[in-house]
Amino acid sequence: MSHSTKPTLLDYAILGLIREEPLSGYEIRKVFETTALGNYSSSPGTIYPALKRLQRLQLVEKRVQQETGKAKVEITSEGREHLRGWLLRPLEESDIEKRVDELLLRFAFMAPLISSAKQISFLTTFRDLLYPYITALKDYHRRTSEQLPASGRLAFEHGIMSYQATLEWCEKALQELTKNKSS
Amino acid sequence: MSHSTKPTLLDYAILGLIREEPLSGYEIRKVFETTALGNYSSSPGTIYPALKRLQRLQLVEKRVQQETGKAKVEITSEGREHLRGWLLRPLEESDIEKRVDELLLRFAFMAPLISSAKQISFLTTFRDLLYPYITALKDYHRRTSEQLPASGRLAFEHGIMSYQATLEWCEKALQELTKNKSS
DNA sequence: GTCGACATGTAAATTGTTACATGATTTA
DNA sequence: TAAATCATGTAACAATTTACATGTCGAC
Repeated sequence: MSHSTKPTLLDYAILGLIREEPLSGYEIRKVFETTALGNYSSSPGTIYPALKRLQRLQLVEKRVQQETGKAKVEITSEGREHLRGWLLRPLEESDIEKRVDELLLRFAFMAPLISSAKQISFLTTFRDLLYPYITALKDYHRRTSEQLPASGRLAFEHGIMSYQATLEWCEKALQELTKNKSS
Repeated sequence: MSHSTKPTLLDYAILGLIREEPLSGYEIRKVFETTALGNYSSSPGTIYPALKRLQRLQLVEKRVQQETGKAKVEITSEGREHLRGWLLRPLEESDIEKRVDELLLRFAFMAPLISSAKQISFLTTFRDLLYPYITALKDYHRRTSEQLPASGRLAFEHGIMSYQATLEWCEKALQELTKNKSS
């Protein structure tokens, strides 16, 4: 196969963004430049090839809007399905180690598409995977910190604290979601 | 220029690692596979080209150790200088937004090379840059959270909490360093 | 009428991933 | 002696960054 078949994280960010409403390439760039999605690149050399990729995968299509007469990128029904599948993909241990960013991006896009029960189960699994992972990190720290120079040890402790912050965020988000569910 | 002149983050991770003692390519891979530096790739297709790059930049060289008779990668004096320059590079605002990982890697390698006074000033600047950045994030949150779906808002709050954890880590690390300095 | 924002792209270079290839050495 | 580990690489491909190219449109 000469072409990739799997969207990148950036592709999903675009997909989740235009799910709400069709946007032009330029508008997508501006969103990535100015909003909370700003950790993704907004440069033309990133966005336009990504849009091509998504078109090739038939997850989006370019269509002239009847109201405005301007060409915008729309999500296809296949794109919607794919996005939904990505949002609902079961969590794995390896996601915790390497892809927390992806989990957060997935969660960010869940609200209008996924039931609040499923959002809660996502967070519950997230938390349940984080807990033993943090324990293992602390274990590793206990075993190896004596061999490390002070700054190395401290830097490692930053890693632990980051994961702990994510865990606390999970708990907090769970509280909010369960509260709103019962109200 | 056909070849890059600037080392990548991975290059610096290798440089900081072999500063202590020369290692073979394979040993470097194992360290990246099994230790706290494990967030960097350990695959041969990453490490060996990186070593080539570092050799081309004359920051490392391959030398047969007289004791063992085995070839290991050593840091050159130019490499030491370059590493030191990287560690001491002044912090910028853009580092906070996009390159916290790099700052942490830099700090991790400081202990044996950089005076504790300079480590403290690194952390102080880090903290002083984090503080207004977090304030700006909270401001942005206050202004825009009403327009976001619940999960989007929560995901953004994770970002804030992450930075806050980094800030708390700064304070904690500063306390430890200043305590040890006076003892 | 010119400056800045709107708008869409391409090209080159770089980096990293995955998979493959190859051979030596150690261990069960 | 067979399997695992040590050890070093290359090739194909994918993705991103930076820089360039080009043209429209509205405001001042």
